Amino acid sequence: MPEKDGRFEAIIEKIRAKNFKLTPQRMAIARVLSDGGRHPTVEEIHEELRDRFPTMSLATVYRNVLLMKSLGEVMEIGFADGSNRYDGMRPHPHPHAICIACREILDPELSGLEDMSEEVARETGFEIVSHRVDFFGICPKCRAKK
Amino acid sequence: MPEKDGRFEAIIEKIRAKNFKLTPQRMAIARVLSDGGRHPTVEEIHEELRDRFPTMSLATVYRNVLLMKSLGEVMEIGFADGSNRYDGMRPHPHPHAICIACREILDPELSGLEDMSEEVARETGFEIVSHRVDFFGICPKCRAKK
DNA sequence: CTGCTAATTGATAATCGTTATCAATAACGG
DNA sequence: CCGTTATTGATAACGATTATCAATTAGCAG
Repeated sequence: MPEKDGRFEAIIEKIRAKNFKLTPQRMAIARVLSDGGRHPTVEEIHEELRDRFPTMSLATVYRNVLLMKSLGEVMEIGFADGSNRYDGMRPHPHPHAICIACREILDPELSGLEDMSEEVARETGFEIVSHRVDFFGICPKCRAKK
Repeated sequence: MPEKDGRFEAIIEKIRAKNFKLTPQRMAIARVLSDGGRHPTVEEIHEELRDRFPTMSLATVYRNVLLMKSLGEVMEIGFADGSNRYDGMRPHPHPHAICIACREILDPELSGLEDMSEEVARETGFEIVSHRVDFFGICPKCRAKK
């Protein structure tokens, strides 16, 4: 169960601090979400936990993802086609590289986003509070398949 | 009816070139979408044309937006909450500044996106084909209201 | 201008992801 | 161990979008 840094512990601690209860389902969902590098859908989380929680409802996954999102411990990566994905490893906005073939999502380290944000603020007069930066393309694996 | 450059004409020409028929509804939708600076929803387009086409179905708006999107003449700006918006003025990816209070969308001119795209390609090995860059914040008007 | 044919329209049902509802269950403090 | 209250599971409701289908109409040939 490879969670990096203490993301799982951080999520659990936040839940405890806000006096929400620690159910086995909730903890299992937190563990999947804190599992590094993944960006699972709600369906995938549900599927992944089916073995251990055969009766767990899809609604429970939705509810807990929403809870952790509202606690600021999970970030939603929403798409217009409804294929929303979730990230409990890095709950703050960061750029993505998304393969349009296999839907894999990487988190590249990118410089210059701060500058760009300031440039937008200067030009528009907006007070920027967040951003969403996605680059779409073909990953090396899918390019090899062509 | 302030359409800039020849966006309306370009959309109509593309439709004609692909042997789709030019119905009054289709042309009216193209005109709204080519109206500069706006980023209307399907509902807003439907509402806006209610006076001139009282019987026009919402399905017709959806169908024609989809058609123009597939012809590459209209760009979709999709959000996870389902509030999708459309832009017939600039059918190619470009950054947005989005007010989280009034939902206004501006199109700032931004430098450095090319470089950033190359940086992603270098770091991930992806072949980047498109992007989506949104900055969320509070516009000057809404900040004044606080 | 007239009539033909296939695309388009309008009305509405179906779909899909997500949220709400509610009775049954379980966490947690006493 | 008990009681209170949040949480769960099952399912209905919801909203945006898409599919369906009969009626209409654009575009074209004569």
